[in-house]
Amino acid sequence: MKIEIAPKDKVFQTAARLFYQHGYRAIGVDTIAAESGIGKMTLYRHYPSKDDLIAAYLKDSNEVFWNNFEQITKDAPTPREKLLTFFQTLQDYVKTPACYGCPFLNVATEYPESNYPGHQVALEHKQSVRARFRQLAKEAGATKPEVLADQLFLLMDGAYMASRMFGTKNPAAQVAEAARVLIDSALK
Amino acid sequence: MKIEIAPKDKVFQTAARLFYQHGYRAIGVDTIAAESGIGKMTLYRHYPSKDDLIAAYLKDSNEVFWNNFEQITKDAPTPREKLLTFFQTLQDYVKTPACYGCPFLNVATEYPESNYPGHQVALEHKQSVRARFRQLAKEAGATKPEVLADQLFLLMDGAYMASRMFGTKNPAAQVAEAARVLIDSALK
DNA sequence: GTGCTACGATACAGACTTGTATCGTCCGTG
DNA sequence: CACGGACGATACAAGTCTGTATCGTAGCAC
Repeated sequence: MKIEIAPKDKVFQTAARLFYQHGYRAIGVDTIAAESGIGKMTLYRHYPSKDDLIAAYLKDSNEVFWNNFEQITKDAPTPREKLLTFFQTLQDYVKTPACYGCPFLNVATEYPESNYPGHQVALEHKQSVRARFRQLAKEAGATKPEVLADQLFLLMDGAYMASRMFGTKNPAAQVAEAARVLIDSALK
Repeated sequence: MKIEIAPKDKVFQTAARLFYQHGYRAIGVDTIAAESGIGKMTLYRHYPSKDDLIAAYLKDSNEVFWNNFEQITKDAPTPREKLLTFFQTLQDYVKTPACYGCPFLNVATEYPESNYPGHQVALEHKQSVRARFRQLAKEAGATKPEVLADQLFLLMDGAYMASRMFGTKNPAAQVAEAARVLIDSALK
């Protein structure tokens, strides 16, 4: 009883992997179709255009991010520890060979025009993260929650980019400790 | 007595502006030639390929970065203040509409293959910055200079990416203060 | 003047891109 | 069995990409 993967899902998974690893512009629909073993017409039947496929990948990445976020932080007793746990998990992830940076930063770099649909999805995602950081910073009792939140936000994206640029041996090994210093400085 | 700009320089300046603003893959040589008002053959006479032009832009960006770095930090009396001054200047810059992120992070995102020539130039640049941060952190008396250096490094790249993603109103307005907190925490 | 070189303009080759059109096939449902 | 929809394979259209080839010209050295 083997598990059948629907063609639409095969296309999606292959596209996700290739987009994330090699970039959006570097990967063409022919490559996605060939690599996934799915006909090109089947791809276009499920995703009317390449941009739709990119947008679908970004929306899925957004959901995955938040599922992980809530999963990871749900056992932390305090807002401060929720933040610390997130950054420790981030640090572990960016040292992994499976990490190729951040899908949203990548799309913003490759499609910098703010009217590009993917850029909009990325922007909304990042604003949500920023808002969540602000909320946790406020709950933790930071004197200036928005300041702490943005400081942590910079650290997070710096860690993602360090992974994309350097690979597994990158400066992001210090991101958790840096986050702790900034948090404790803002709470004291 | 008007100043004549050599065709090679015209091509370079136009390419630099377009690459930085719109991305390397998004801009073609035809666009560069047309926008600079220079013939396509003249472009190829000075730069044998588009990749050579990209590499030339990155090497120039590296020189510009270090010229600015030394210029900015030369009047700061202590290593600590050199770092603080750099991050204050960075913060001012990323709030400017002339900022479209970091040319080196951008090229690493668009050409993630480590054997791509431009990626190598970018990597060497970032390693140099990392080393300079380490040197200054050591001179400043940090207990773990490499840790502080990498923390600051993440902040810097986070600020660049914030600018590319959000435009002028971005979270990088907190980068100087975050750097100060990390520095003072590492020195005390 | 006489070349020589750099330049601009344009056409072109070949590869690659997104998206469409067509055909045969397989598989589940009635 | 018959039919209908999803699928794979392939060819194709139209545009774009990098890089080359060609031609005419303008300026400069000798």
